[in-house]
Amino acid sequence: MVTIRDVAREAGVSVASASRALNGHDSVTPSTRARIEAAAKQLRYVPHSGARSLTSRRSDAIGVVLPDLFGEFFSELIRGIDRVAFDHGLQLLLSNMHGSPHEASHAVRTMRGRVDGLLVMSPDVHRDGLIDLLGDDIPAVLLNAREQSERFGSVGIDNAGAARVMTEHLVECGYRRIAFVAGPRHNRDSAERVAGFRGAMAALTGERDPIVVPGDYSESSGAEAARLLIAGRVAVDAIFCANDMMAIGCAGVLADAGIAIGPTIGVAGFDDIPAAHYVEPSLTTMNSRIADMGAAATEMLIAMSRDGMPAKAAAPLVLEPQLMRRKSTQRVADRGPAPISQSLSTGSLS
Amino acid sequence: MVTIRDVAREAGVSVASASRALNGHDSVTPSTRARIEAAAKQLRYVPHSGARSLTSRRSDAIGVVLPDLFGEFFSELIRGIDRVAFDHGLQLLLSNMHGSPHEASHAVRTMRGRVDGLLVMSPDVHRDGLIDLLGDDIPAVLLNAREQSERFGSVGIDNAGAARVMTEHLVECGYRRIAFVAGPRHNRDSAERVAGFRGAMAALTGERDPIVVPGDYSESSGAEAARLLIAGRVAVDAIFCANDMMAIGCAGVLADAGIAIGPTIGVAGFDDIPAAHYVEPSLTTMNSRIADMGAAATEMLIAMSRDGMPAKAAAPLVLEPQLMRRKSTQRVADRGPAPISQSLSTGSLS
DNA sequence: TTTGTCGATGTAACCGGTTACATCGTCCCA
DNA sequence: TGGGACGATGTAACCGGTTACATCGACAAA
Repeated sequence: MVTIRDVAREAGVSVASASRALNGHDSVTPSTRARIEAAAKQLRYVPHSGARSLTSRRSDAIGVVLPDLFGEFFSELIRGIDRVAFDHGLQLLLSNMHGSPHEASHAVRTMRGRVDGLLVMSPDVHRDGLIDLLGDDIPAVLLNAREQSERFGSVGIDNAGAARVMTEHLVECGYRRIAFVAGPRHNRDSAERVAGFRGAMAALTGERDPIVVPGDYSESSGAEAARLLIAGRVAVDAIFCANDMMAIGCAGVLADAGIAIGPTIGVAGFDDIPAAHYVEPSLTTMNSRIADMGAAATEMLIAMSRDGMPAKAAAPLVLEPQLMRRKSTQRVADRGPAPISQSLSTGSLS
Repeated sequence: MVTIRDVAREAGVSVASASRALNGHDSVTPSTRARIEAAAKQLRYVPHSGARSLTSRRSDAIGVVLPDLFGEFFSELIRGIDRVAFDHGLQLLLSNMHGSPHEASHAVRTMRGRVDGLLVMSPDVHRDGLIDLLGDDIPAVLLNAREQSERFGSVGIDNAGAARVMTEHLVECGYRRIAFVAGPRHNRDSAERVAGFRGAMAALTGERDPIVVPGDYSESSGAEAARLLIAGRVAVDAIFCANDMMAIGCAGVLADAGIAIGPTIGVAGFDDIPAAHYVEPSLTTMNSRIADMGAAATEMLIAMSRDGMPAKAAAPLVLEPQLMRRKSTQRVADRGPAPISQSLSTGSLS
């Protein structure tokens, strides 16, 4: 392994000069700089970032701690984080806490000294004991955690507001008897969505106690909810699910039962995962702007560490999801795009 | 920032003893060990991993360099990598080279000293100049790159074999005039899939020059290919696309044209992205076992670094994708699952 | 009692960088 | 011509750990 001392020896200078030249300081003669750079290139010198971060107090990396790596949500989030981090020349150190508080604390511990800041998404920072672990010496931004601390930044989405928007949309479409399929019992996102739904129903239809069916965010629990409603002969004309996967499961069961999705029963989801586009009929849902959330959180983290320590958190940021109107809440079926060309039904194919 | 010296002072011992106690060495009296651990806990000591890696020559992290962070493929790959890395207590340092050789080399450089090994997925290691950058001092495994070097490990999937399997499936289903929609021109995966398809067609149907339509892996290019075939009144009874997104675009256009997918024209994809499940009709495709690939590559990397340096690469590993039979290649339409219960069509809903 | 052994603990060098401070040479001005 | 200023370069301390080696004390054997 070639070190900066090797480079200095090769170039016939001291390590200090080598360091200065390689870091672009200006108090180096052009000629010695050239000699040093030539030596570095010839020896294929690459600085050891661990050693560098020891003195410079910076690692140019940020840590990302996630509860799990569930597919599309995860990749969208990372995409947003990467967009900003990349622009600032930051590396991403990823950690999956697998939903376990113990793993979470392990993850945070092992990140000390290798990251300049932390992006943490934890279902429950308090319960997980993370709040103590995240010392004052490193800035942190919490994702999707309603947390009122000045020690941390916080970025989340307005679940209640978004649920209200969707409920308004359903009512506007003419649906009145709307049921909600909730997520896991202790999930805060789900609870907020339920609350937003309830509030909007009371305000818009006067219904103070709308039907709320339990679920767990899985496709099968959405299907189960639909079966439950069907078997119970519950009078509903729309089903609003706390996430898209449940909506897809729900719609599948309804379709199998011969119920027209849209005209007879409206179905809505939440998150706007890619599959929402592709199901038939396409699913009306709220776009959670996951990538934007990741990007905004990263911006906030960078701003915090720039302001010096102890970092003072910026005001919590709350993003508003966007309504994506699609076919699953269209009362009048439209026939989709007109045939592309006259040659379509010529039968020349096959 | 509390260091091990603070802990040592607090416990009234030397730094050496503190280090030994905290690392579980056995030459420490139970009582002093207890004192040290108490002091560490009280001071909330967390070791500085950068400093540690400087002497111990290990960072307990692996670097992952990807050409891009495209949605589902990416998250599947990471999931597989994480599974194995987590079991071995390794962190993941992620880098997106955004398809640029310059970024790629930057990524590899900044990873030196912070990772024990590298997982690199690069469209073309040679063109990108990565081959020189990946020194002998750090083990590396290349993903999906046909590379015959003993310096690196390599894990990929058998594109040609998988295309052959799919072609056989189509022929078995009774399709004869099969067209292929290719991926980007210089994409090796796509080229291998085309080759596998051609070989199988020659062997199974005697067709030496089957139709191959150009595409670029995007949904719209799949749609374009379908329009081309329709407009040209080309006689085909099945379309095999080099990836799922194109197959979905393709199927969309066919469906809009009133063509029954499955009975009239079979459609097949490649990759088995989640959406392949959800489109209607569901898409027959090859499951690329992306997560398995990530896991296998990580296993290989760990094995390489355990064997000591200079690492000798294990034999290249080639995974066989699996055929996923779904409705888009079913000649006889089946009606899906029977209605769930008798209450389905009672009309009590809505 | 002396000596040797062994286990617990301490001292200090080292990992590979960065940087405060010292040093040296040059040039300018009195 | 001498002294001060300044710019280029070198020396060495330091960042926070780990660990080889030294030291120390207790205990057993001679």
